[in-house]
Amino acid sequence: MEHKRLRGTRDITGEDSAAWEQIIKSARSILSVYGYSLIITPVMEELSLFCRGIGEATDIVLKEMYDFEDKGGRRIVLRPEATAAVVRAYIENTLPEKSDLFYMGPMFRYERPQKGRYREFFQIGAESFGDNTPHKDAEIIMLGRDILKSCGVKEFSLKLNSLAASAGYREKLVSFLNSVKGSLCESCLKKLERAPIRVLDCKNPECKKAAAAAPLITDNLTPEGAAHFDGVKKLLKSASVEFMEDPSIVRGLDYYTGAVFEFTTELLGPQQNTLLAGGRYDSLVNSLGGKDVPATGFALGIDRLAEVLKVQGSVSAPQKTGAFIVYDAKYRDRAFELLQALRAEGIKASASFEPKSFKAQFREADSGNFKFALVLGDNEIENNTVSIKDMETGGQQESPFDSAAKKLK
RNA sequence: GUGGGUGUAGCUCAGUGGUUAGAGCACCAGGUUGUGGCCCUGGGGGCCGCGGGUUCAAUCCCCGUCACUCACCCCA
Repeated sequence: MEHKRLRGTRDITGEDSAAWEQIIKSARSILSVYGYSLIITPVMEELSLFCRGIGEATDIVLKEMYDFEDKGGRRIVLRPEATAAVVRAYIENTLPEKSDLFYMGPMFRYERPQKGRYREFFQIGAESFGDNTPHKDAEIIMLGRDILKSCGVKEFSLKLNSLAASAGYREKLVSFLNSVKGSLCESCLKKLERAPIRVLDCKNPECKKAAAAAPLITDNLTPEGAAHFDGVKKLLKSASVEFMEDPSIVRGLDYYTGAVFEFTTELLGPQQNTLLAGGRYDSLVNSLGGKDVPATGFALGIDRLAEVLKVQGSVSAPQKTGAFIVYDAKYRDRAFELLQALRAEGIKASASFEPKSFKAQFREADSGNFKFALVLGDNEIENNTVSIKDMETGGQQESPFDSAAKKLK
């Protein structure tokens, strides 16, 4: 094969594209019910936006960026996530301080691809600016839950944590981790230097054991952070949203400052199980040069969600709709005319222009999921009619040519 | 970036150091001179991933490379 798709990218076809359509359609409808409006930002941004936005010490910035220099010598990056970009757009366009936005589109991370993880992957996300009440956090979480539900995900759970650590927490944690240094894995020792909190979500059993007695961030929240977190939990409880507190939810990006959450599923195996995740980031707008505006949001991975729907077998089968015209080759122009009449009525209609046997044309009508086959042969032309065959029941009746399109409407 | 597995038809996969490399599904045609799905018959399709080596002879053995895949790391 002469040309192949790039590593870690995919072509979405067939059953996949059906799942995607289902997801995008459901998500948009829920987002609109919640009053969020679409924002589209460029796929490319300045490299420095993400270095500052996501955090210099994160893996994304350290080793996963798709960056390059353009012909003008600018340092460019294909966005690895959208939050920093949406914040940039929010500032640059001086959007209303209170803005509820959503986006969808491709993100890029230079990683080794594996199940449920790609170099180009698609996210749908929501970001809410200018509201620091626990109600907004609860809303964002419920929005995420409703999207997963309406897409048809049957089993998922919600994990919650807060990263509103008080001033002394980092030192406290570091000194504890130093005391158990001997039983930490190599990568945790590195994390100890640059992002000690991420030691808490290491999956290595030894590290887990060692970190089990670590001071919990939820015991060391700022007073405001603790009150806010309690508020979120209360709201979720009274809305009957089930969740589990999980102190190991620390997120891979540095900008989170408050309640964080992950919706996970077991359906894709123990890895790559996060479907939708996000949290509060109250200082990002300011640190990217905007006003001191609080914000919270989430992103969901369409690729993974589509995979879940396929595993569950809940990708709905294509519905039979529209009409396929089956005709004797002599009457191709007449068939062409009929096509236009159908389309003018808004009816999905198609035909094969290459001369083919009736049998082959009917097969095409069948595999193309058309509800009706409209037959134009000698008899119909002689009587100025068209035969309408219902492809599901097999029943067939004749109708005057001119009113056929209206009849199917 | 590290480690394992796999590369044969559009897809899923058999197979053998030695003639024209197979199956199922899909596709196309015929069985039905104007009717799909089921059935029957036939047909088209393959640099056996790429490069090198061993050999009289390699799809098969060896080395390299690329790709896919699974896992680690990390994440959606």
